[in-house]
Formats: sequence, C-alpha cells, structure tokens
Amino acid sequence: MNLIDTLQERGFVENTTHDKEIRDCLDTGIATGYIGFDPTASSLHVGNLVQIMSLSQMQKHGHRPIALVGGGTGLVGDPSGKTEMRKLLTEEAIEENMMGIKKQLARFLDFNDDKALMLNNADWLKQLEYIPFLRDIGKHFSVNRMIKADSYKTRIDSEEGLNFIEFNYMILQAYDFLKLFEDHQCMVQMGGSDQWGNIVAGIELIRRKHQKTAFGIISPLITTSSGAKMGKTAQGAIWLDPEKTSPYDYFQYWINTDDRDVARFMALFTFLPFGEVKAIKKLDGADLNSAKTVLAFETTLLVHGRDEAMKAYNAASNMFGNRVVPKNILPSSEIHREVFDFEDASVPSSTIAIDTLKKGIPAFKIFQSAGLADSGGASRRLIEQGGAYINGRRVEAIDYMITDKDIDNMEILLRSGKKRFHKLKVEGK
RNA sequence: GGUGGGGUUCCCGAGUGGUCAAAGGGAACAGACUGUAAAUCUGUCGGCGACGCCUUCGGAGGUUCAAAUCCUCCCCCCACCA
Repeated sequence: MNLIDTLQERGFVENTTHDKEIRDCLDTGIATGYIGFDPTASSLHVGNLVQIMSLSQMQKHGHRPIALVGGGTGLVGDPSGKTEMRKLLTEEAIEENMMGIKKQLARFLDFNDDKALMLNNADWLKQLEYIPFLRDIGKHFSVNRMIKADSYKTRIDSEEGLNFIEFNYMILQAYDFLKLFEDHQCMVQMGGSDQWGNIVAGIELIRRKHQKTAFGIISPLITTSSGAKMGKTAQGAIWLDPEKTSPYDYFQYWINTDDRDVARFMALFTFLPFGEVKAIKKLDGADLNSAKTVLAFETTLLVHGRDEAMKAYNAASNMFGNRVVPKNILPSSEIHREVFDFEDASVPSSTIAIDTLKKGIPAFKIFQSAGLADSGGASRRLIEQGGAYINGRRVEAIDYMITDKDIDNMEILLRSGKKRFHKLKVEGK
C-alpha cells in the first residue's frame, strides 16, 4: 500500500502540495522525507507524536525518514501560529535537549545502515555568512508575500508584533529543505498545518534554485474532541520521558481519552491494522472502554516498552478493577486478555516510617505530602468534600489521624477523588 | 527621543480610597450521575494545625486612621509621531 494512502486513511493528512506527483514520487523507489523537531525541551511530548508516527510509517513503507533537529533554528524561534514570542534558548540548552530527543526517536525509527537519519541544522545554519546568504537565498524571497503568510498573521495582527529574528525563521526553514534536497535527495517535507507557509517556502526555493519540484504533506493539528490541544493537561505536557511523565501517568492519559477520539487516536498513534481500528467505531459502553485500555497499552508499549506497559496495565487493573479485554476487540494487540494476578504494579508511591504512624499523623498532612493535594487548605477541602480515601474507605473527619491501625499489608493506599492514587509503603518495625 | 494607552490572584478580565483575598468567565479540584468517557447539576478554588492570623494587584518609596485604587521615582509592554 502506498504511504500516502496509509497516511490518509489513518488521519495524518490534511493537505498535500501536489497530490498526484507525490504519489508518483513515492511509488517509484525509495523516497526521502523529513520532519523538523524543535529542541525546546529535553523530551518530546505527546504533541509531537503525530510527526513521530509519520516518520515511522514512512520507514515501514520502505522510505527513508530524516528527523531534523532544529539546533540552528531553535536559536531563532518559530513564530508560526504562536501568539507569543518564544524564549530564546542558549546553545548549551539546545545541545542538551537534542541528546534527549535523539534517544526517544530511536524507539520509533531504525537508524541502522542509514535507514533513517538524524540531522541537526545547526551544522549548516551556524556557518552561514550574512551577505552571501542574503545574495544567494534572500533574493528569492518576496517580503510582500511573506508578510501575507498565514503563519505570521496572528503575530502581525497581535499587539506583541513580530520581530526581525522571527521573521527570518521561514527563510531558514526553507533553506533547510533546500540543503536536505541537495545533500540527501530529500523530496518531501512533512509537518503540522502551522508549517504550511514554511514548507511551501522551501518548495519554492528548491524550484528556483534547481527547477525541481519537491513536495509537502501537511498533517492536521490534532485536538481532542473537547477542544484541547493534544497532549496538554492542566498539569502540563504529557512527556515521552519517563522521568517527566511516568509510564503509569502516560497510560492513564490515554485511557482517559474521550469516547469520540478513540478510533481516531488508535489510527494515528498505534500500528494496529486499520481494519481493526475501524471496527471500534461501532463500539460503545464497556467494549469502547476495553478499546481505550488497548489504546493505552499500545501507546505505552511504543514509548516505554513492553515491561513498562505491562506494569502500567497491571497497576490500572489493580486500582480500577481487572477488566479483561475481549478477544474480538483489536485482536492484533498483544495486550493480556486473561484474568491474572497483579504484581509489580507501578502506582505512584512513597515510603513512611512506622514510628511516624505509631505516633499518628493528621490525614490532611499525608494527602498533601503525597502530592494528592497542593496545599494544606486544598487537602482539608478534599476531606471536607468527601474526596479523600484511605484503603478505599472515605475519610469522614477533618481531623482524622492516620495511625498504624491503617496499615494494610505493610501499605496504606491513599486515593483522591475517583482516580488519583498514591501508595504509602511502611518502613521499619 | 516625544505623546498616549497599559502591566490585577493559573489564564482572560472587572475593580480608581474603606463594604477587597479582590466581580464575571474559563481552566482546575471534589460530590451526585456513570463506563477511569462526555454532558449536566452542586460545592470549592492565595497561605496557615484556621470562625482568627499572614502575604498578594509590575518594583521601590510616600500621603492617609485606611491604598489594587492617590502622589513620586524606576522597570517592562503596546500604539502613534519623530
């Protein structure tokens, strides 16, 4: 199956620049395509997943993906569609961030034998000389057209405005594409819809310099059905780095997917066969919930590996009840489909000394220190409103003291609301 | 450089001397309903071992019994002019 067809049916494509020519290009031999990643943080997050999966799909279809890390453009800052100017990062910070990103991409792409490439545009951008660059590249750009570009629009219309360094971003990205075209025969650039202007600028630059046509594939901005940007929660981004977002929380993020999003996300963020994914559109109730469990399992598997995915699944089963996923739902998933004993669950936990418990300690203090409430006030409120639980029993009194009587199998299980857990492991004799 | 407009609690945004821990909305948290979903309704939403005390309205001073509100200086943002 053609890469474009796969991308299209799975929801990766909002638009392409040359519908027919791209197909031809991808049908005749191995094509090279790239996507840029901003090194704004030491880890990628769920919001980057569409791009990561696109590259991975590309490789699975026998083409050669390039992950371009914007070590050079990161020094400038992409204003596309953003309402505020981004903080400029130092070179050291970018260097560090790149290392983290590399590690994560390796889970999705096979970099052996140059089957995929990871490049850093700092390698060529930092050496540019201003005057030669203006003469060779700058002359191909019309300011009249640039200021009309959608990607600059929000900023040009805004109070904050657009400053010169950001205005140059499009030219630098276009230059990247040109460079990859020249050095690696890269014909395709993929990117989110906010990258449209930048991608087209690159295509035009290539045409002007080489009289050749390069292509662009634009993916939609993925939002949840409730309108939020993918991967953003009130607590911040959902990271791929297990240090920043634990596999358990990652799993939970996906299992809390809105009903309306399950099939769409399954197509985008897993490799399960599309036929099976389509089938879940018909599901509802408990079966749809099972599908969510599979979604959570598969996405966690991709990012954190089998063991961590199993642990997260165990933990969830442990806390929320073991629901067996029927065999006819997403049959290709490796998820465990039998009743089993939970062990090695990875629920967030901390330790507490037995002496502390013997003396007794107010429940609201414990909930606060476990991170289930932000402050003492919030913790008291939680208890007052009946949202605090110890070993599954609601805490009734605001001044309830936790003592060694609450220990259950050397543990105390705290819960806030319906689904936030914390395990206290008792230490000492 | 000049003139004018701004900087308020997570975000937006009211408030121009006491009734202000600060309207309203959003987000968030909890309860009910449920399927670890959505929608809806209800409560909460600066800190504190808490019917009282403490710290907030760009920063530093000042006026006043009393300041987010008035005065002085400074910092930052925006618009227009040069």
